Parts: sequence; C-alpha cells; structure tokens
Amino acid sequence: MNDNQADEALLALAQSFREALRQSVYVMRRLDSEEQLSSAQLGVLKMALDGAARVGGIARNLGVKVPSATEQIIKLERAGLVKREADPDDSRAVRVAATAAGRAAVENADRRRNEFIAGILGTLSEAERHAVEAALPVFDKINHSVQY
Amino acid sequence: MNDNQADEALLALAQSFREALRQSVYVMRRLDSEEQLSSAQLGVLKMALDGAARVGGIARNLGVKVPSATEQIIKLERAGLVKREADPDDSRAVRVAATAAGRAAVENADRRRNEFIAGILGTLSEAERHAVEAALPVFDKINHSVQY
DNA sequence: TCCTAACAGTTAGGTTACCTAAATATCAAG
DNA sequence: CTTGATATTTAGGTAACCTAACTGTTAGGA
Repeated sequence: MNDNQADEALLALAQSFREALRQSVYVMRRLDSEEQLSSAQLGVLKMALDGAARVGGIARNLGVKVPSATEQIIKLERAGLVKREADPDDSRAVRVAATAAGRAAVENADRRRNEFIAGILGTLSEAERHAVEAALPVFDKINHSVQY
Repeated sequence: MNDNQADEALLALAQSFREALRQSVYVMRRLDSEEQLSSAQLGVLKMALDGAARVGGIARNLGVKVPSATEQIIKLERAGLVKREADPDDSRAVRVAATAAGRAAVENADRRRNEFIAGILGTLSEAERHAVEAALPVFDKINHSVQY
C-alpha cells in the first residue's frame, strides 16, 4: 500500500469514526432523557465525591469553562447533592464536596445507566464484546488527544 | 465464569463504554467549535443531498423531533445551502434539497473534519487502528439498538 | 509596606439545539 | 362531504454551553 492509499484508508476510517461519534451524542441524549440527573450534573457530582474538588479543577477535568461548572454546581447545591465551602488554604477558592445524598445519587445514576448499557452489551456475541473491549482503551487515547 | 461474574464483567464494560460515550460528546463539541457548519446542520444537509428528503424523514433519521429539523432547515435555507419546495405528490409535505453551495459545503466540512480525525488516527499503532476498525461496526450496532 | 498583576469564582447576557403543545393545511376513507 | 390522520410550522420553554465584566484574594517586587 503506498502513501496515497494509506491516506485514503485513514480518511475512510475517520469518516466511520465520525459517524460513531455522531451516534454517541444521540445515545447519550437518550440515556440522559430517562434520568433525573443529567450527564453534565453527574460529571460534576463525580468530581465532588472525594470532597476536595475546586471549581476550576472540575471545569478543567470536564472540558468546560469555569462559569459552566459553576452553573452545574449551583444546581447540584440547590438539589442538596453537593455543598460549597471556603478553601481553608486559599480564600479565593471554593471546595465542592458531595453530600451523602449526592453520593447516593451517583451510585444510583451509575447503576441505572450501566444496567441500561449492559443490557445492550449482553445481546452482543462474544466476539463483538471482545472487539468493544479491545477498542475502548484506544478510544480513550483518541478522545484524550483532542486538546482544548 | 458464573453468571454473577459475567454480570459484573458486563457492568464494568458498560461503565467504560459510558465513559467513552461521555468523551465522544466532548470530542464532537471540539470538532464543531472550529467550523462554520454545526454537526446538527451538517447532518440535515447530508440528508438533503439526494434532493428528495422530507422534513419528517430527516428528523427520523437524525433521531430528533420534527420541529428541531425544521429549525435547522430554516437556518440552512437562510444560508443558501438548501431550498424547500412543495412535494408534487403531497402538498402537505415539503421536499428539502441541497443547493450547489450546500453540496460544496458538505464536501468541505466532511473533508476538514475527516482530516482532523485522520490526523489523530495517524498517530496510532497498526494494532490500535485495527482495534478501532474492528469495533466500529459493533459500535454502530449498539448505537442503532438504542431506540427512541 | 503597599501596589499591582495574576488568579478563583460568580454574575450577566447571549447562543444553540433540543423539546412539547398548539395552529394550519392537506389527504383519504367512509 | 365530513372527519380523523398526517406533514409541517409557530410559539414558547429548557439545558448546557460560551465570553466579558466584576469581586475578592494572593503574592511578588519596588
């Protein structure tokens, strides 16, 4: 295979990959639509589980801007799932910590969503499941290589 | 492996899969943010390429409700990328057809986005690329099995 | 010491892409 | 020729993001 053919193949793979990405957005929406907690909120809430998350760190980890994180945090706070407290080391900063209710909400949401997906994965053949399993770390690598 | 262990494994795979989904949404946003044409608009525009798309069909194919499709179509029409014309066979219906500019815009957008993704895929090892290639049809199957 | 630049977060205001419900127009079956 | 179903648009609303501007805090010189 010469360089040109290699490029063609790569572009074709990229096209299929993009199609998968597009559908993923759709699947995420479906997954969200059944639930109380949105993905955005679940993401923030998970960051707050260890109790030491700062707003900026949460935003960076989720790939959103700080005001977007603040917005979700405020919603979670109103729902009683996190609390905000002053950072003892830096009074500019705010520490976000999940409450007991928040912790329970994460477990619940994760369980329900995982069961939904597991139900689908369960219909796959052994070989298909292996293919997914083998690709996930690569997807992870690809996703992480898309910089802000 | 007994059933219980199988379930555990499936749930763990589901968790990783969900993480990949979450990141995909993020990648899609990045991909969109550089471009004139949003994914939503590009999706609609592609449906209009064969010139025979009806609003309801476009919506169904994209997994959105009809008013959402109408909204995107109106934007594309204002941008001169599609035109709306009465369906000769059913005057309730509207046929959406890409204009020459629309056709060019799709080619351009696809090329740019594919090149971006291909650039990333090009950094993978042979084995990693094969893993992605093998998994994409399975992802497709999974994505399609998530019903409205 | 005190000034100032950098930093952490919030507030204000705007955009995009969805949604549901209601309105309009047409079709088709009895 | 009426009536229920179908195709689309309009109206109004929501969630999650963004940038710019503002407030308060820190820290590193002069």
